[in-house]
Amino acid sequence: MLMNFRSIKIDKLPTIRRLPAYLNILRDLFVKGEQYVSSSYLAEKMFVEPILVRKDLELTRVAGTPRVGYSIEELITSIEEFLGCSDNLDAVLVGVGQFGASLLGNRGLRNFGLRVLAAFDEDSHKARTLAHRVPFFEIDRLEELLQRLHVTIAILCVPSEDAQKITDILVASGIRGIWNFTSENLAVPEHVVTQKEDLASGLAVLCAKLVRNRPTHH
Amino acid sequence: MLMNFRSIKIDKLPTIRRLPAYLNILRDLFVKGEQYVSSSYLAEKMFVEPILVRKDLELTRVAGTPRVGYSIEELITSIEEFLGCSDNLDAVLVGVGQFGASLLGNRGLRNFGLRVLAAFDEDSHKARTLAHRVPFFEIDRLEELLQRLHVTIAILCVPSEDAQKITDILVASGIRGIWNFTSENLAVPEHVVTQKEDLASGLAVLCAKLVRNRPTHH
DNA sequence: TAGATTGTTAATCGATTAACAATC
DNA sequence: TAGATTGTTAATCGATTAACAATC
Repeated sequence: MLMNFRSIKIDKLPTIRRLPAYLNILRDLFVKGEQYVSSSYLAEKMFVEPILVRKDLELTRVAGTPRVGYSIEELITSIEEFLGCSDNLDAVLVGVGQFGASLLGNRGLRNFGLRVLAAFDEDSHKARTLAHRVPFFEIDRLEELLQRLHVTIAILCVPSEDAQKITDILVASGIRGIWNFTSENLAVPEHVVTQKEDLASGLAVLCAKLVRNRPTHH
Repeated sequence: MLMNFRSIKIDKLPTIRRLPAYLNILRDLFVKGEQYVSSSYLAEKMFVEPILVRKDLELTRVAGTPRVGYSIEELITSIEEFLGCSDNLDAVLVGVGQFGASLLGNRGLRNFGLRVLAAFDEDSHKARTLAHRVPFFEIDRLEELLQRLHVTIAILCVPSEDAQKITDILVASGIRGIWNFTSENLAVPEHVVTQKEDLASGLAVLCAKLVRNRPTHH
């Protein structure tokens, strides 16, 4: 029943990936009482070129003022809106292993507006959600409770073997987006999107940088 | 003393990011006793086009055979070698919060060859490393022990406020690569590389896909 | 006014995709 | 031989960078 579709193409993906980092910096400045920021300041913080910052900020449609910079408040609002921070970031967590549980306490994600309304796993992992005050349920009740919760996003942190089985349940229960921390490539119908995170790919990049940065290497 | 440098440019970064996923698939096939694999098979598993797979595999320098495909064993060996899986993946973990601790049990990373030789934090977090049998030390001893361990990689999972301070210690102790899970952009000298992971950027991409995949949206 | 910073337009660079010849 | 699959070469696409005019 479920088919594989090529994942949808997103325009300006690299820019979108950088937006949360801009948001962090901008919020810091806002808290400090700053009103305007230049592309060169943001560039220095982000370790990129100012022109790239200006191109990125184009996406927010906020117009800067020559000699002054960009309004920090406008940028924050616009980025938050663009990313949908405030709305639609209600999620459930499926799979409360040590990794899954750690997401519940992640400051970066909370700052971004992610709210985990419920966590599901076998009962033995219940304790892990207590500290974060997230309601815990047996995984058997996933389908039943999803019907009631009106949640769009599921964070998938189950063992890889169970990933597709749980995905099928999530899809059947009306989930629209799956944030996939398993090492499986999930098959989902067209109206559902997935985003796979792969820690090993980051490690691969680190290794590549290490090799290419060795003093003996050129 | 420490300066900011533009992060070094890595050739074929997207390909390098995909290599760990290829490796997973190839190892599965190897365990099943398969000997050859076609680009179209890998493409289907990876949700990409076969031509992209062939281009990616060019990097391994493994030659395929028309009508037959690529030798699975050769590909595995070559990718492992390319990524430096077997060697140089000894690391220390600094910051044993729930997230940091969860990395100790991550199967994907262990499959990739990452070995955490020691973990550092305040004593209250000692318990978290026990289950994973990783030696735990007070963070005061970081500098002293790094001199002895001959480790190239540090995994940084401390609170963002402490990130730069700990980084300076790591750099002074001879660390060559820092895998940065904090939300700080670290300043390091030229002979040290960093790789920053940002969970929020993955969530931003998921949100973008959700918005662009809404039935009402076009 | 002079000078700093934005924003536009064009150039470059690199990744992906396409077409098809080579090969087993 | 016929046909499937690799590998090469070229085309396309998109992201980054550069140059500089516009603007406050």
